[in-house]
Amino acid sequence: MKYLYFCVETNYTVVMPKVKDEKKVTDIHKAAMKLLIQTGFAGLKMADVAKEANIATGTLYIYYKSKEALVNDVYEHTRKEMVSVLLDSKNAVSGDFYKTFASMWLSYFNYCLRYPEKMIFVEQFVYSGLIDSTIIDETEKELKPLNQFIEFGQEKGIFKPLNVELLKAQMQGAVHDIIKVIHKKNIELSDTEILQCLGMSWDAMKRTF
Amino acid sequence: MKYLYFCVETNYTVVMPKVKDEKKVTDIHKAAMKLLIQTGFAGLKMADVAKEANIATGTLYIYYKSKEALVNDVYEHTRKEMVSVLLDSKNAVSGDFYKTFASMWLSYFNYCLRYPEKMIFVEQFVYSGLIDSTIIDETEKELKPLNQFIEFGQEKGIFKPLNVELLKAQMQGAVHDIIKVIHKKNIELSDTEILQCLGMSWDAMKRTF
Amino acid sequence: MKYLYFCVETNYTVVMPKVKDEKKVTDIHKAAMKLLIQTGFAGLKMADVAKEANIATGTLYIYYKSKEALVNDVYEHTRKEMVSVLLDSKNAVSGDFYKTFASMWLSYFNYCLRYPEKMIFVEQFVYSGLIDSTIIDETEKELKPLNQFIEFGQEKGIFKPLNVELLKAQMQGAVHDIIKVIHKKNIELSDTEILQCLGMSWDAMKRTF
Amino acid sequence: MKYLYFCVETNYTVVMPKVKDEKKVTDIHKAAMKLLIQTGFAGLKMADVAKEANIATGTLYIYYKSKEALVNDVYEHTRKEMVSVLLDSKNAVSGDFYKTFASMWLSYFNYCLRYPEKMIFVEQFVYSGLIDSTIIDETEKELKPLNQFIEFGQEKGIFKPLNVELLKAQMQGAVHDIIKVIHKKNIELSDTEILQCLGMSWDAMKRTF
DNA sequence: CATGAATGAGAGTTCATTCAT
DNA sequence: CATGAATGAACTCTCATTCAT
Repeated sequence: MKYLYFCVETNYTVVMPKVKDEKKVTDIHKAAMKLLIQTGFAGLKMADVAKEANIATGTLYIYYKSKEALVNDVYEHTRKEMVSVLLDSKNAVSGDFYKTFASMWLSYFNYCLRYPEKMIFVEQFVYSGLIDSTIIDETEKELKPLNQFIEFGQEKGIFKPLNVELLKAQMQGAVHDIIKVIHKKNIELSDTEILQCLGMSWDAMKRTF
Repeated sequence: MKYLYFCVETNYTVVMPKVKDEKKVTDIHKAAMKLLIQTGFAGLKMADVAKEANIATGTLYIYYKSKEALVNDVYEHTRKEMVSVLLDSKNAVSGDFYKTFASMWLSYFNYCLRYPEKMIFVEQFVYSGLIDSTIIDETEKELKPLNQFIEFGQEKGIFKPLNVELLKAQMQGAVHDIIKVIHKKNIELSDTEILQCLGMSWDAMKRTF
Repeated sequence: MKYLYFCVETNYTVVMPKVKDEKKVTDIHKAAMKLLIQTGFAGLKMADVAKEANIATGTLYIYYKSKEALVNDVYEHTRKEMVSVLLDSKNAVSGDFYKTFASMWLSYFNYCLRYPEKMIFVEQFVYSGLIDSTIIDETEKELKPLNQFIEFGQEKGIFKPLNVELLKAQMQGAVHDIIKVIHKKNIELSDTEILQCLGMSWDAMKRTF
Repeated sequence: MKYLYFCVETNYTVVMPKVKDEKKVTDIHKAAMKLLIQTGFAGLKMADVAKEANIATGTLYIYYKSKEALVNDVYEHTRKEMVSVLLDSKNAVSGDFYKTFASMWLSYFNYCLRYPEKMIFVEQFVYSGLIDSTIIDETEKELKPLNQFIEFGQEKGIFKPLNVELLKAQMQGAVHDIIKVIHKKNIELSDTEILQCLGMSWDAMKRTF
């Protein structure tokens, strides 16, 4: 292993043409995200992204063919992360529907609590007019397991028999706005309060008629 | 002398100098809103706003000293409208807490359903970094009656005993995302379905423990 | 007299078409001059001139067909004033060449001391590229008596036998820069010092070879 | 390893990134000066400067952050040149006060004769309202040797015992206006005439009382 | 691959001038 | 004549993108 690593290192540095630097991509992502939050789409300048990522402006265009492509990629990357958090297999508690729901909800809630910028960014971007339509379709596809889970709940008579999209929106919208208000007003949530928020989502979705 | 004065006065009144046109403000608002929805903040061009409002670019700057001022004013105006819809006195059904809640919720929901652009615009703008901080404080103040209503519900043991901000966020966030999904996927809601959405909000907030 | 004044007043206000208001011209001149000094040509805005003169922008264009025409007129007016100060018949002391020179020099110096803005304005305007060429010729013509005076001094062997334009420039240039330095550094000149400045000009022009 | 490092280093040095071009600064200066003379401050357009300097408008803003900064720098540069001409050590003729004065005066006069545009530009700019106040102070400081020279002449009883600023103004003002009249009227000066002008300045300053 | 100076189309804004009132 | 809102050409400045090094 050590030997191989060394070989690669030598190759990389001296002899072979340098391949696209994966670390740079990460740096650019971080930089772009940070500035996107601070300034919004309107204010994002490629020169600033480059400076924040400690590279030259020209270098940005080696990795992304345009500003739009860059922002789309940051979006795509962040969105994927959020989906994977939501659908993490660790959340699945076999045989216990409520526990699975709760685990999923808490995963998502805690992720948003920790990275509110990412959540806000993703939410805003959807309506920014900059998004690539193919990405929307993909999101749809990837979120199918969530739909199936909710439909399962409906079949079992646990969830309200409504259009699944409405149920999803109810859940996600509530989470998003709660995170936003927490973020905006610097509210500190105790574990109990988080569970109460979970309670609200559960009650909202639970069949009562 | 008096007579002469009167004549002059009359003349003066008839030949009145051109006055700033109130209709123009409305036209500009409409134009700006329309384009804001289509293009987002990044793409809003003053020249386009002017063209859409059928005035010259220079005229815009008679009414607003900058692009930022214009967008802020459109925001301010729209936000005020939304608050007034929510707190419309017609919604108050004396002696019936649920009916009052339902009426308020439906007013707001229907307004958002009818003008989803306005809702999306207001939501986005809060996190655009272009907003004037004084406006935020004012919103806070104007929404106090809503807080008092929710607190009243909590005192009566109807609503969950949580931080009021969390309850508000739960309700508004759900509404917003439901509207967004309806808008995005061109879903048609029947009256029954709207009432079911109201049901979700009510259940979410209703005390269950 | 009183009667006439009254008639005019009545006419003016009510019946007859208003003639161009002479006072307005003065107000505009004053306003334009004041701003010209403060901001230079680059910064002079017609709207500001109007505001300073307490009239509407449109009114300016009743009195002057363009910005250039206005500035030219202000220049023309001021220049005429300066020439008349220099060639005031009161300065002529018959039979005494030095006294006449001294009187002329002091008139001009004191005028510039009192209205440094006017002096600076006139000086700058000559090289602003905005000046009407006909005005230059006229200045030339009006200053002929000064030329004749200097030529007379040369014929009498009092002044140096140089190109008259050089002698004039020597005298005026010195006065202008002395005034400017006084103005810029807030220097207070005693009567003695003023006479010493006069002495410098006299010595410069006096034949010494 | 060392060898490889050396190779890389060499590569790096050969493929140097583009560096800010010193020649461009000169080109911009020349262009700006030329247009400044032709059009005055009012008419100077950045687009024209760029065209005249054979660069893109945007490039101007790499070198200067604003139009004002550009004009200030041109002024600063020209002013420095004028001061260095005046105080050129070659002018100092040890032990001969008159020769030193004459040499200095002629240097300055000939410089102004050759570059009347620069002289006019500097003179105008001082009263343009665009000048940076720090630059004025610096001029003051740099001209101290001239003050000391004049004061020396006063102590020796050669120059009139007047405020130094007045003497300086007398000398410079006369030079400036003589140059201006020569320029304006296309007068050709013989060497003799130049010396006669020098004579006027000397006589003006020489003690006679 | 990396750099960052150079580019120039295009954005926001100004302001001399006009014209309906 | 007087007004000042309206106009739009023209200006300054920005910034995504390119390209010589």
